[in-house]
Amino acid sequence: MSWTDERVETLKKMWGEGQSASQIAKELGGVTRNAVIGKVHRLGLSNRNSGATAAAKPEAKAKPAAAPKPEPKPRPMPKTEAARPVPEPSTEVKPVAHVRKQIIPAGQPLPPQPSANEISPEALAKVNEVEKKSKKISLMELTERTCKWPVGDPATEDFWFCGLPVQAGKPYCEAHVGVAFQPMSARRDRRR
DNA sequence: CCCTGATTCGC
DNA sequence: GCGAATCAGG
Repeated sequence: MSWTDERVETLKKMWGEGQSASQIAKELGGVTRNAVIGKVHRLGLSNRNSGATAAAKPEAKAKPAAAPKPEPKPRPMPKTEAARPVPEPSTEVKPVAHVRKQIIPAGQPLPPQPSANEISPEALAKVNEVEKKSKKISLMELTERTCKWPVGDPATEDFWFCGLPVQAGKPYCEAHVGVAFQPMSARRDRRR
């Protein structure tokens, strides 16, 4: 498969929507997420925002080209044909001032309103569901990547751990994380 | 282990 | 230009 116009457009679109590289790759087909990421970079639309986790750590190895300059930041010049004295209006992109741009794809109706936050009914409902399909694992079966959310009464046979796969570093699965970490406003006025 | 994106480098 | 391999992180 090659990067046809259409495919590139799909890529741009999806990437712009915040889709992950793997999702895009799956959608396109015939390419891996690596290919997608590579293409994204070559297209120059890598950073979606400022909050990228890892975006700059050029050293540590495999790059002996240690420039004494702390800031080798060659901004891509818009190739102007002639030396036309056309002043660029405001193409300056200062590394400062970064307003968070919240992209809300049309298909995602979830505005997280952190107002009077109770535990969202959503989350609770989700937990209910999850408990249905939980793996019901025992204590000994708990691993680093199994949800450690206890279900039932420990004093009875009716007790197990969720056991669903956790996402990242968290002790619980996605659903249980939702209720495990209470907004703290909810538990606040729950005093006795 | 699952996932994410970033980077490198042979092709 | 491409993308697998690798790296770095959650």
